[in-house]
Amino acid sequence: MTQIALVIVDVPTMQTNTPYSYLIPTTLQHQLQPGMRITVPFGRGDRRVQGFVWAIQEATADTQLDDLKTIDSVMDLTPVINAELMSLADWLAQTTYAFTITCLQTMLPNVLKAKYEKWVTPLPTLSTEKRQAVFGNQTRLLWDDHLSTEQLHDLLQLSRQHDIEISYAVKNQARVKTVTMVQANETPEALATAKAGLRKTATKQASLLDYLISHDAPIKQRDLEQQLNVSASILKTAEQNGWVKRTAQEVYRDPFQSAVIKTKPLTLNADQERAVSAITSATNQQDAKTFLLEGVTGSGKTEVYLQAIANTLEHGKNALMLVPEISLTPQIVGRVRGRFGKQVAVLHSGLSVGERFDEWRRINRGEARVVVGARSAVFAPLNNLGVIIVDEEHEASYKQDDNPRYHARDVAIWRSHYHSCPVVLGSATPSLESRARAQKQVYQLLNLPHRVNHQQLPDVSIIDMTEELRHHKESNFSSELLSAITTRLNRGEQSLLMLNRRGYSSFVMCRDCGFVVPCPNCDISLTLHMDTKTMKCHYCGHEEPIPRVCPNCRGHHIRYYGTGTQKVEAELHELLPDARIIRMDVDTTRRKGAHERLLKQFGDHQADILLGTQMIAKGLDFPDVTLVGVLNADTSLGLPDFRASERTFQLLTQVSGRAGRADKPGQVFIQTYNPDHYAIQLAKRQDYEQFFVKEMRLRHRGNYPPYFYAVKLTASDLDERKAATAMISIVRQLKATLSANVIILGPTPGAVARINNRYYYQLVIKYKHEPALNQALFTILGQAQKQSRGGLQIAIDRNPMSFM
DNA sequence: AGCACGCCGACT
DNA sequence: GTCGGCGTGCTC
Repeated sequence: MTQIALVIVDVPTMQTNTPYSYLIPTTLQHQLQPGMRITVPFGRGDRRVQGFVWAIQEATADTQLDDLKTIDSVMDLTPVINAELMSLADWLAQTTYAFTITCLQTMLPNVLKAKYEKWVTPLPTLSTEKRQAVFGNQTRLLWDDHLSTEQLHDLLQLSRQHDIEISYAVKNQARVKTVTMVQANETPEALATAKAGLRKTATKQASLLDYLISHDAPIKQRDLEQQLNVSASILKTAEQNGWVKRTAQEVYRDPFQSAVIKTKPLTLNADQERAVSAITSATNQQDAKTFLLEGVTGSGKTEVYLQAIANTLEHGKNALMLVPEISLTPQIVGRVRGRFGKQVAVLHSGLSVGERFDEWRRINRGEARVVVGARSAVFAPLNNLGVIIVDEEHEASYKQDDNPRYHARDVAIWRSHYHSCPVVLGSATPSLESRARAQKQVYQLLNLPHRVNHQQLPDVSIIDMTEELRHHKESNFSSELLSAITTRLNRGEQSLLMLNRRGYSSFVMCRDCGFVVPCPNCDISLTLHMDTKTMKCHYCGHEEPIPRVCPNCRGHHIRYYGTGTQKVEAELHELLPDARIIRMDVDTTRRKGAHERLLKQFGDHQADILLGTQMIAKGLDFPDVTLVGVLNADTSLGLPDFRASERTFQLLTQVSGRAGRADKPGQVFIQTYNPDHYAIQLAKRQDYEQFFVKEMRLRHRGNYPPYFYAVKLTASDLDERKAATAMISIVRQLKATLSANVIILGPTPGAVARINNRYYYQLVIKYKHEPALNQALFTILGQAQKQSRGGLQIAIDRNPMSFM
């Protein structure tokens, strides 16, 4: 019986987005399983590419065996993709218009993605002189970017003359960390004899032999060296003498720096009780229900999650908990680990690639039963799931913004159906989509309307900055907010100040002619960075010095505009010289662990004020924070996007919840130029339900989600006309295929029309029911593939987070 | 993506 | 007459 493997190859194109058949060599007959990574020869040159075994079949009578190539090698001892993830990859590819191989790669830790190396080897026909010139004394040459144009030219010529061979190698990047273990390799008697034969001065060897005679269990070489105060060379000699055996033992890299304190379940209030029992009964009845847990800030959602997870574990099942990247603070992870200890694995971007790989392997081997992680953790290879939790389900970061453009919430729901287990979507301010589904009974709504311990909601005041501007000079701080901060300083309490930077940045403008320094590669102005004293582009990373003289009119009146955290910090220093301030933004948190360190400093009262961007709004819990100030509530309101109000409401509600969580009452000040806007007024009252009603009415009127579905198409090209014409012809094509009920917005130039010298055009398709759309989009993708030689790229984003 | 094939212009 | 440009089709 000849076996055939169906293989998904690592060639991300439309035409190769299908399994290829390969013969399985006899040496691999009993070893190969679906889900393993392999290398296969592919294409005319038989270059080696990585592939995933998709299925193994018996050859049938009409299989053209002669046309098949043979698998080259296996890269894994056990499958890295199980049956569930395979069908999930299929579904993802279908719903996000991505290639199956791209989906597989996003589901796995990065180290499992192949790296390719191109090697040049001489063939016998190559003359000795040329061989010396090209290779020197090397037997082969690595083909990389370091080759000069002349070398490249020579190599291509030699290749054409068949004097050299160019081959590809797949490099497995996955490295398992090991420690060296040492163990006695002979009987105590034999070792005693060896000891007797030593010279009198060989004290180190004698002490080693003494140890070996009395201990036969393996010990870490490092520990043994320390314990006996011997060097590695002594052990090496001992190994050569046959006294000891050294073996490499696999270990996990431990991403947890600190030990945790074991915690006990808290007593639930009636609302929490109801929520927990609804979830646990779904788990126990294997009901793939979606719950929407709507609870005001401080209502104890996390405790509900933890007890739902505890129930799952008691029933022998496993649990997955998703948290937005930004709130994956030690606080949250600590709470989960505090309850479930070593069974918890964590997956987030703060881990090194090695740590991430090891956490993933612990999960894949069934050694971790609870996974806490950010977006991509939704693919954690947990078996037998009993509950899936998506905390802060409204967070935009759950949507990936490159291929595959999936939403972790959708994947979580898919997996819940696969495992017949419930999903809990939790939020104080649910997305309109989810809340609307709860309204239609698609999801079951669970409400936590009360804060635990009967804490009051903070007292929120709205400060009209237009008024403020009339009376005072231009400042980021109203007199009310400033005096409130001063009061906290005097009382030894802490303040949280948030600068809403969405859609906002500081720039440099010439006062004489209005010139703003643009990025040479993108159609956007450069952002000022005072820490490096440079101008940077947020899109392509271009960096240049701050001009002294206006490049346009040679004038000297260059001024800074806009508000950045650095500028606010400087102003705050001036107004309150004694206040100790910690600034948290992308610049101060870029380095690994910086985020945690700053939060810890603030928690330890090393500062009075935490000043930051959105990242301070989520999931922080500092008992001595009694004041929250939002410096500019409107910047996110002004964005030309249908979700602008929703985002603003969510952000304000969330940040307000940070005030006064313990026994001390909290106060919140929201500075705005739109004091009457409903998003701001309702955030003041923390009235989500009213906001939902109001916003739904507006969405209905504007034919926006959740009343309509949306797909966003983006075309980009180095040539602006090509991007535009491609879009125009796509619109024509869509109008011809789709029903008259669809609404097509655009094409319009992208919000930033040019990024990295590529021009962007986009269009949004809004529809309610459009059976022909899916096929039409795949057709468009197929056509785009043909044009991609010219540099045209088409991106399809289903259910986009924004229309911008 | 990468490679071969094939059809056109500019060189020894 | 050939070398080499890149447009096109195909990869088990």
